[in-house]
Amino acid sequence: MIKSQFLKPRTRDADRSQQAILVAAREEFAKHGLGGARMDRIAERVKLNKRLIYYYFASKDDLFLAVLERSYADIREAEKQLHLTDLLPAQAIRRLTEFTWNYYLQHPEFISLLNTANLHQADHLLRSERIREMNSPLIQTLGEILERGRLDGTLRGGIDPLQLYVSIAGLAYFYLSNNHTLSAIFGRDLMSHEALGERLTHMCDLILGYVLIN
Amino acid sequence: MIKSQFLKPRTRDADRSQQAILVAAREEFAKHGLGGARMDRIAERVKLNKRLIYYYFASKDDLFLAVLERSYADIREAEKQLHLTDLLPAQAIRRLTEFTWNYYLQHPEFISLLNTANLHQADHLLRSERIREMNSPLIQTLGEILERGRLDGTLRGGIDPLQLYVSIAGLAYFYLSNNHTLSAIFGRDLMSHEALGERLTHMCDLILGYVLIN
Amino acid sequence: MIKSQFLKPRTRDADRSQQAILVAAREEFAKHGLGGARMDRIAERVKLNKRLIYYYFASKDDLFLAVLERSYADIREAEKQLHLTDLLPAQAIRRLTEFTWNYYLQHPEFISLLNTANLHQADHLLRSERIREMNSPLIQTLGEILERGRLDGTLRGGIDPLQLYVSIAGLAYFYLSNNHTLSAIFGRDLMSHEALGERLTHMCDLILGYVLIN
Amino acid sequence: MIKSQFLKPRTRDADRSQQAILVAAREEFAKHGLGGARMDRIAERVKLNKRLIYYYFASKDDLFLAVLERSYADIREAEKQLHLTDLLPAQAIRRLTEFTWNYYLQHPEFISLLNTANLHQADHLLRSERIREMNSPLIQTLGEILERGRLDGTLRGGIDPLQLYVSIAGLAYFYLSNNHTLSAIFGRDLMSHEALGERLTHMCDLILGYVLIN
DNA sequence: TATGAATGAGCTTTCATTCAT
DNA sequence: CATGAATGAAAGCTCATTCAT
Repeated sequence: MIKSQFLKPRTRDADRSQQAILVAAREEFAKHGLGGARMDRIAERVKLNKRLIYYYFASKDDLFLAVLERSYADIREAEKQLHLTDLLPAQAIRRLTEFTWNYYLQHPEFISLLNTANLHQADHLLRSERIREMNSPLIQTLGEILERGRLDGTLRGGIDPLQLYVSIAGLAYFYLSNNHTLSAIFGRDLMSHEALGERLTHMCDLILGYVLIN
Repeated sequence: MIKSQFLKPRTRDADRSQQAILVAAREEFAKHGLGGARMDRIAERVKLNKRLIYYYFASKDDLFLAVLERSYADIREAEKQLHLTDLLPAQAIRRLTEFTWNYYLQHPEFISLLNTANLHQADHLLRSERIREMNSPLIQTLGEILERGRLDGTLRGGIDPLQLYVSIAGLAYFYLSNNHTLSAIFGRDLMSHEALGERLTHMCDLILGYVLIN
Repeated sequence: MIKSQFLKPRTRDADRSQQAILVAAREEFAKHGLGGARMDRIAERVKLNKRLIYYYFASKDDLFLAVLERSYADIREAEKQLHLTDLLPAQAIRRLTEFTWNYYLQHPEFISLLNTANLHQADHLLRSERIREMNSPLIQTLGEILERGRLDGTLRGGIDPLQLYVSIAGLAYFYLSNNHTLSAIFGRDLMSHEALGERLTHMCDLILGYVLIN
Repeated sequence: MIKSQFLKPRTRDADRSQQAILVAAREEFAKHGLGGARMDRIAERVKLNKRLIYYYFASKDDLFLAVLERSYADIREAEKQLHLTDLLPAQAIRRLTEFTWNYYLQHPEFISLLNTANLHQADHLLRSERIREMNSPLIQTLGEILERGRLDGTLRGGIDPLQLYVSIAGLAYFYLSNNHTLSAIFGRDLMSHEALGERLTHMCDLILGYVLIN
C-alpha cells in the first residue's frame, strides 16, 4: 500500500502540511540518520502536531521511505532537464559528470540519505516500486549515448553504462561524503572553492580519458 | 602472569574482555548504525555484563570511537603489508587498486562504519588524535610512487596523490556501499562473482588508463 | 468545558494530572530525600504513566523544584490567613509562634523538604524566582508589628524581624525535625500530646519573654 | 554486631586506612546525603580500593552509621572540654550557647549529617547503642547547672534541661542549616562576619533573658 | 592488606506510537 | 484537519556489591 504517491493529497492545506513534513523529515533524517532521527523533532520543526505525521505517513519507516522516494524523484527530475540526447556523446558524458558533481555538492542531504538507506540495506527500497521505476531511464539514456559515440567513432566501445554511471557517481560521492573525515585526517580543506574545482577537473580527466578514443 | 589459554578461564582477563567487546561492538554498529546500535545486544553478544562495557569504554559514543580507531588501524596495517615501494610504479598503482577493492569487499563492516562516521560528520574523528596520525603515510607513499613513475617515464606527471587515492577508494566504495540500492533499482545482481570481476576490471581500466602514459 | 467530576473520567485532564503528580512527588521526596526518591514509585502512586511525569516536569530535579515551590506557596498562603495586622502586637507574635509550631507539626513533609533543599545548598532555590518573591512579605509584616509594639510601649525596641522569625522557626523546626534522634537518645517520647504541649509553652515563654517589656 | 567500635582496629596501616575512609565518607555523606552519596567517590577520595571499604564497614548504611557515631563522639568530646560544672550557672549557660553556635558554625558537615539522619528517621540511631550512651551526660550536667542556679537564686526554677538544650541547638541549627535558603530569599548575606556576630548576640539575649531572674 | 574485574538489579530518561476530542 | 494527553517498551547508564587473586 506504499506504492501509491508519497503524499495523501486532499485539500491545499493538507498538501502544504504534508510537504512541510517531508521537508522537515528530510533534514532530520539527513542530520541524524534513521535511528537517530526523532519524530518529536520533526514535529517541532514543522510546528505541527506529531499525531498528524502519523496520520499522513503511518510510521517512521514509512516516512523515511517517502522522504527517500521524494529525493530520488527530485534528482531524476533534474537529470531529465539535462537533455543529454541533444548533445554530442562526449559532451553528454562531460555534462553528466559535471551535473552529478554539482548536484551532490548542492544537496548534501541527498548523500546523507543515501548513506542511511545503504546502512539499512535497501530494506526500504525493496518495499517501494516507485524508486525502481525512476532509475532505469538514465542508464538507458547513457547506453544510447555510448552507442552513438561508438558509432561516430568518438567513444570506445564495450563500455557498460551501469559501470560508468556508478563510477561517475562514486568519484563525486566518496569525496563529498567523506570530506570531514578526509579533511580531518589530511589536514587539507577539501571544501574550499579551489579544492572543489580541482576535484571536478580530476573527475572529468578520469572519466573522459576513459571513454574518449585517444 | 602466564596467560595460557588452557590454564586461564575465560574471565578475569581485562584485555581479552576489551577486545571481545570491541569485536561485538563493531558488528553491532556496522549492522545498525550509531543510533540503531544497542548496548544490550553488544553485551549479549560478548556474553559479558553490560556494566563492564561502561567500565572500559565509558559511553556509547566512546565505544564507537574505539571501534572506529581499531578499524582504521586494521586497514592501515594491511596497507603496510603491500610493500608498494618494492614494485614498479604502474604495478604499485594496480596493486593498491586491487587491494582497496578486495579489502572493502571482504570487510563490509568497514564500509558501514565509515558511512556512520560520515553521517555524524567526523565528530568522532575530531576527538581522536590516533586516527589522524594513522593516515598520512599512505598518501606519502603514493606520492613517491607517482614521482618515481614520472621520472622513469611510465606515469604522467601532475597527479595529486590524494585525488588519486580518493578516486580509487570512491570507485570501490560506492559500488559496494550502494550495492543493495543499485541491485534493487537495476534488477541486476551486482554481487555475483562475475559482476564483481567486471567491476574490478573496470576500475583498473579507469585508473591505469588515467595514470599511464599513452 | 464543564469539568464536572461526574461526567469527566479521571484521565485526560492535564491540570488534575499535574496536581496529582505534585502531591505524590511531595510524599516521595519527603520520605526519601532527593537521591532516595524514585520516579517509579511516584508514577505508581499517581497511577499515571511515568513518561507523563517527564512530559510535564522534564526531570527529577525540576519536579523537586516544583514541589518545593508549591510547598512554599502553601505555607505563605496559610500565613496570610493569620491577619496578624489585625491583632495587638504581643498577640500577633504569640499567634505567629503558635501558627509556626502547628504548621510544622501538621506538615512534617514540609520540614523534610526543607531539609532536603538545604542539603542541596539552595541549588534549586537559586533557579526559582517564584520562591524568592514569596517570602519577603512576612518579614515586612513582622517588622511592622514590632514597630507598632515599640510605639505603644508593649514591646522592646531594636529587634530584627528576620532574627526573630528565624528563632521562632528554629525553635519549632529543630524539635520536630530531630524528634526521632532526640527521642532515641534521651529515651523520652517527644511526640506525646503532653510533650508537644510543653514544647509550645516553652517556645512562647522564650519568645514572648524576649519581646515583651518587663 | 555494629555496637562494637566504629573501627576494626588491627595494625597501624589498617587503622590509618579506616580513619581515612571515615573522613572521606563524612565529606561525601555531608555533601550528597545518604541516597546521593557514591561509594565510588568515597573510594576515589581516599585513593583506596572500593573493596576495602566493604571489608572494613560492610555496607553503605553501616558506613554512614560509623560516620554518624564518630561525629557524635566528636561533639560530645568537645562539650566535655567545656568544664561547665566549674562555672557559675549563668556563665555556664552562656558558654554552652556560644559553644553550640561555634561548633555548628565550624562543622557544617555535622549539620548536614544530622539532616540526613533525621530524614531517614533515626533508623540508624536505633541500631546503635553507642550514640544513646553518648548523650545523656550533657542533659544531666545541664540539669545540675539549672538546679544550682535555682538554689543560688540566679536562675528561674522549673526549666526542663532538655527543652533548654533543644532550644539552644535549634536557634543555632536552623539559622545555619537554612542559611542558603534564607540568604536567597531575603537577599541578605547571613554568613558575613557581622551577621554571624549579630546572630550569636540575639541567641544569648533570648536564652539568658529566659533563664535569668529579672 | 589490598586490588582490578565483574555483576544483577534498577535508575532516570527516551521514543515511537495511540487515545480522546 | 488538527491536537494535547497518555502509554508500554526499552534505551543508556548507574550503583552497591561481590569475585578471584
